[in-house]
Amino acid sequence: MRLIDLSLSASDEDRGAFLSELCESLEIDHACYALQDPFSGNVHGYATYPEEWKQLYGQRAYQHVDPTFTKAVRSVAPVDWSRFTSDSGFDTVFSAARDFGISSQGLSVPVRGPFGDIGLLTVTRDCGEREWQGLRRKIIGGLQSAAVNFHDSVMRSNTIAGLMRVPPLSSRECEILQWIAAGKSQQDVGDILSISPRTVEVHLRSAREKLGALTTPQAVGRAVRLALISPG
Amino acid sequence: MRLIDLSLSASDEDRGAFLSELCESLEIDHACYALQDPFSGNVHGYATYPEEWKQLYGQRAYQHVDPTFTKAVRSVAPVDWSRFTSDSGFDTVFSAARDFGISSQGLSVPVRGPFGDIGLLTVTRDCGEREWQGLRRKIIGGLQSAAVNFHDSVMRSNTIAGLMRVPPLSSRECEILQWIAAGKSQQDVGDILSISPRTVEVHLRSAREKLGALTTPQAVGRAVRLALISPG
DNA sequence: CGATCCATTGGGGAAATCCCGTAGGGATCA
DNA sequence: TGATCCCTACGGGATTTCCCCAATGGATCG
Repeated sequence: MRLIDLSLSASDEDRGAFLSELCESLEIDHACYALQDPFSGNVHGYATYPEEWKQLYGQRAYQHVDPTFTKAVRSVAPVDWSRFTSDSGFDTVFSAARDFGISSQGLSVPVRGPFGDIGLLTVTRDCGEREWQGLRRKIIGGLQSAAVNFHDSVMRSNTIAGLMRVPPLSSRECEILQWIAAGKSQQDVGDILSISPRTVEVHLRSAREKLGALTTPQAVGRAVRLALISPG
Repeated sequence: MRLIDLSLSASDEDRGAFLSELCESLEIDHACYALQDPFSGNVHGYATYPEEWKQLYGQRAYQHVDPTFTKAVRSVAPVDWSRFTSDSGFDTVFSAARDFGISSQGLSVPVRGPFGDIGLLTVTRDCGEREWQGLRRKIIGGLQSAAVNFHDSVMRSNTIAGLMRVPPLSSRECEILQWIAAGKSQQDVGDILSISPRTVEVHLRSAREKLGALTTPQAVGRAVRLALISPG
């Protein structure tokens, strides 16, 4: 069981190669990493799957029904796909996946970052159930480490940083947004900070603009998601 | 941000025992788990540290300066404490910790859940630097797994569930709150869902009440944090 | 030393939200 | 079969937010 240090190299090609090496060293068929960024909600990913399967997956928008994605992003611990055998979406996706030689036996490892970013490292292996149990136990620690390092590497990279850039709110804007998120009115915030409610409104407006929000509720939602503030 | 010793509650004795077993099986001196809940900001924890050290830590509110806590909760990957050698807070805390036989050589493993909950599993070991490097490499996978499972267990437990309970919004309330968080006005939402804007307002009101929010922005913030909705 | 950004305050008016009610139909459950 | 909750809808009025405008002092930066 070998682990490659990603902190040394961090380009996109290296990441694809890393997944391939992960498959070899951990004796698995396929590995896939998906990142759901909290700002756009888009999903970016790398996978060792056949190109045709990747395209089909995207065309049919399977990420909306695939429980190895939708359920796993809600989990804390790694999720074995055996949990999804009674899931209709699972059947839909993996009856199609079987045509591409992709097993319905796998594991999804979620990783969360401080900005609401969620990474998902999934691996599959076609083998007997008993063998799978043993393999899973053997590699789960390494998979956890690999998932965390991979996600960390992706989040530090420039390509993703551009997509998930956190708007630089001024300290005052942050402060006021924080109070608004705590359920205070603009008038209240003015009293709390000993400034005019007009000033509060101005800061709130510029915060909305910087966050690309049309309304204050939307701005609060985005700021919470981006970990700029925490709701009271 | 208060410190709460969870091991005092009788129902959680097995968790303290788990940490002790972790120490033995992974050949480490001490293990500590801390949970920062996103609502109160309070810190709940278990530790194998001497009782006197736990008390002193709480009395002096070290959780505000201790970089093994403050820095690690911002990290994705596990953090080796060697990174903190030039940190003033680190010196403050660990010059005091040394009196209790606690090494300044350790590792902090952060874990995040879908509700903004952050768990931190930290371990220490007093030994030579080379030996530490080897040990760390050997146990880091197991530590990751242990941290995730421990955090998952804590979050599922009743003691914490009471503190972080998720209010059951109706599907309609969720739907409307989702649109509001996407920057739509009540009028817009009424048009989108083909219902009266008055009805939208009613749902929004009951959503606020269920979330214990005084204003709509606060309700959106909380709903986002609770992963009931995702901001547009 | 200008340029730029930030924090601050203000007015006027349009728009939206919020709070106080009421009320019927449908689903679920003890 | 009542009880309870959800979804739907409406009104009036008070409150709040939002958007247009303009202005001053301070800090920072090239």
